[in-house]
Amino acid sequence: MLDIALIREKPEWVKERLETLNDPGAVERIDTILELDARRRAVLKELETLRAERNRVSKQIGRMKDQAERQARISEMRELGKRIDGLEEQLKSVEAELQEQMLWVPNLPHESVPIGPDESYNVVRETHGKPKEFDFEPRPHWELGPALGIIDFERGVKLSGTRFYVLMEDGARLHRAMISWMLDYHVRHHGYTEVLPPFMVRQAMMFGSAQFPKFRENVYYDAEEDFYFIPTAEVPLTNLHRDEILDGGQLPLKYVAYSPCFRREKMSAGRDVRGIKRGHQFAKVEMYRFTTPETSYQALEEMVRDAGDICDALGIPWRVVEMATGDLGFAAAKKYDIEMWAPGCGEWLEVSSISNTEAFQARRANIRYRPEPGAKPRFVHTLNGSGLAIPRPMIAILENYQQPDGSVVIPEVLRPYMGGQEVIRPKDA
RNA sequence: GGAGGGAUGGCCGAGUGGACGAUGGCGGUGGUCUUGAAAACCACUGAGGCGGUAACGUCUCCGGGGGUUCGAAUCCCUCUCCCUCCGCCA
Repeated sequence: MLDIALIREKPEWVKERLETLNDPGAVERIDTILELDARRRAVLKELETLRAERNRVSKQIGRMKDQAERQARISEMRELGKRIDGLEEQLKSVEAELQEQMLWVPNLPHESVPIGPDESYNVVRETHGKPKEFDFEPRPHWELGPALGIIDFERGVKLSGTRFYVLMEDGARLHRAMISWMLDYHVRHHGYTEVLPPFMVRQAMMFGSAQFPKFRENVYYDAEEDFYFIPTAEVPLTNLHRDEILDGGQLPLKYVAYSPCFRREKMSAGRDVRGIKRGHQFAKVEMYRFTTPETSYQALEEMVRDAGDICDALGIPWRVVEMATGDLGFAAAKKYDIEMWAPGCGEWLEVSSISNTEAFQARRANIRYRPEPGAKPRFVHTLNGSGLAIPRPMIAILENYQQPDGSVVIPEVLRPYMGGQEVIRPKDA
């Protein structure tokens, strides 16, 4: 959520910033919000005057001896109470409307974000490593996987339908190894604290991390228990410190969590249906930080480096893409994607998305900190980034490390997590 | 699933209709004393909205929501969560 005071004080500037986003309708909301805010304050002022009056007289009534006088005051206050009730009702409806509007306004882009209406304005900021030369035609993972007996698409579909697959044997082991290794890596080398959060959460958490109301269509929901299945560990991690006032000395807080992610993928129906690139369920290791406003952009750069270290350690070429205003998404003030090269399918795969939401989520989830003992609480800044999602780097591993005979060499860093195994070979070889 | 008991400020805990935004203790901050520290003593110490340059004023908040009342931490309804016991279960 944006700061209502900012909208009030610099509405034209806010609109200009919103104009650069790919969110038609956001600008119009600002005028609606200004109007609701003015109404809210007018009603509130009147209401408070009347409440002050009632409080004052009610205290007197308690002390009154004269019965006639007392009764007169009581009936006066009964009338006043009716007016207060009316105003309270008005206030409630205005506030609800205002809140609803505020929840639909996306975050403002940071001044450093490249301006452009869509992803074609994204900027490749840096590229690491060189695509490997193959003296044979590299095959895509959807051929390698089944040939190795480690990905079973048919049975995945049999069990759960399109966008599901089953990992078997070394595929399942590799998947598990990647999760463990990434978690360990971030804990040991980058100072994160490991967390295993709930995978189902209450609705308020979805608002807190700004998935709702905009992306409601994209999550699975258990109506009977009123649980929402997390589309990313970002949701529980954001809300970990909901309604808390943190001690400034504790910051930054750095968490890393593995979780499965559940997504209905309504927005991308028909896209990327081949292979394991986009499924309704996938595993991800997520990095998350709570920082002071002064240090959040430095933290963002560190997180890009944290995710990049994983790519480097796996020995796969990667690049950093800086998102343009039109491709920022709803909550980010600034966002980088990290992409790995996959020679088999011949594309750069988005394996990580790293955002600084500034106080956008903190305001929604009410996460504050006290800079100094006794000082007024301020909202923290929150940052999230994949470190990494599992299936796509797995694609990159299979396609980059494939051998002419169809076997796949396991990256060195993962071998200790696979009992020292060095190669995944076809079943019959 | 059944039966009972709870939820009050950073923490503990008092408060059953009116001077209570809340006694007291702990913790924290500042001070007195001291060469310094400890102890002792004194003072301060929740969050937020609105108005105001500010001092300050005012309102709201005692788990959430609703109700009764001139007036609710206190009474009623409801929801959520926690604890104890029983049953069931990976």
